Amino acid sequence: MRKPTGRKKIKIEKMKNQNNLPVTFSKRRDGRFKNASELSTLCGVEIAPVVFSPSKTSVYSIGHPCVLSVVDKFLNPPPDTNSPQPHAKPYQNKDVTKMEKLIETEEKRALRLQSANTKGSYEGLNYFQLQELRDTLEAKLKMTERVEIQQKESGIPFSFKSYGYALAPRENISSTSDVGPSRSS
Amino acid sequence: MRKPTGRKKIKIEKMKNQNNLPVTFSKRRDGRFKNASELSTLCGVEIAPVVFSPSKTSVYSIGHPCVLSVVDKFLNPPPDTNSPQPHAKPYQNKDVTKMEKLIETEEKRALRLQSANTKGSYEGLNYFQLQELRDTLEAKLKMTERVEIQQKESGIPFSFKSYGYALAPRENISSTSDVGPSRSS
DNA sequence: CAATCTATGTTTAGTCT
DNA sequence: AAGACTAAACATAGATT
Repeated sequence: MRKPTGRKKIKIEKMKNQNNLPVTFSKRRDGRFKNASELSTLCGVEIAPVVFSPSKTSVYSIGHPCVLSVVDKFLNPPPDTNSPQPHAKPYQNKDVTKMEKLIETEEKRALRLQSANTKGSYEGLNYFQLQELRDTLEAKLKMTERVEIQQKESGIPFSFKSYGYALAPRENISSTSDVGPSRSS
Repeated sequence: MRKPTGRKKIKIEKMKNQNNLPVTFSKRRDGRFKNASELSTLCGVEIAPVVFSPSKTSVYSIGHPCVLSVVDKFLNPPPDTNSPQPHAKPYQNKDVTKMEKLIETEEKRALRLQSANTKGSYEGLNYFQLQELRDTLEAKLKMTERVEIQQKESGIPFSFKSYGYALAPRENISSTSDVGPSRSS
């Protein structure tokens, strides 16, 4: 004996019924994520919905191609981007600026050193690329160190500029850590 | 004389019709934003959908209470936040700090080396030293190349994997970069 | 192009398992 | 508490203005 009332109209306002809230949240959240995926697929767009749970103890998110890359681009839009709401600024920091300068210097150096082969456009690197490059930097540092020691030992001065200096990335770093019940695809 | 066919069923896949695409994008995007607002109001949750335009020249977003605060919390969750999916702990400050230190170290080294010798030449280096340096240079070039390719193709390098959720079938999306028409509330 | 109009596909509130 | 179910509410594809 059901009582199939069907979908009821509700007022869009903070739910009174705390019992239903989790259910409603879950249903609508899933619906939204599904819809987001569809939009992404249909129109071939990047998308990243992020939503906190009612208790705020967890975060749900999906992202196409992945939340962080979208967020990253959102926070660090390329210069030619249409950006009504200037929001990138708050997420810039001097550290980045400093690094950028260093990299720029290094780039020039590299160009000078290696004729034309390397065209370093490190702009637009996202966090992961940064991470990757940092690893490279570390490796390179070790290498340079080794060379330096070698030279010291053999009494031969290092005669070229630090190309061993690694190609440092530039990037949008801004925050600190990360979160939860995320999904992605 | 209309021909009111009503809503048609469509396949969730990249739209063929490039003429309708902008319209579909717009309609669905609006629908999603509205729905996001409802979810936020009904359940009293923080939410922030972010979506790039098909042309990737702009970004649309809304946020309750505002995009940046949500994104910020997403990137910097309080310690007690539930985090089922290890999401690759990105955006850690220590990364930046580490990076800075590396660069600083390298900077000093560069200065030291530079002042240590005035003329730049490989003369004086022995065979092994030359070989090592050449390897370093090659590695650097390869790295640079890799980064460039990555950026061109997708902008997402990632050695980390995305955890799937499988709400809907997903297809590939090429990305580049972007930003734009944001809203908020 | 953006707004409007159907008619129908899709979501979901409330209920029951 | 997580799923199934029903039918009304809601979203929206395609046509038209």
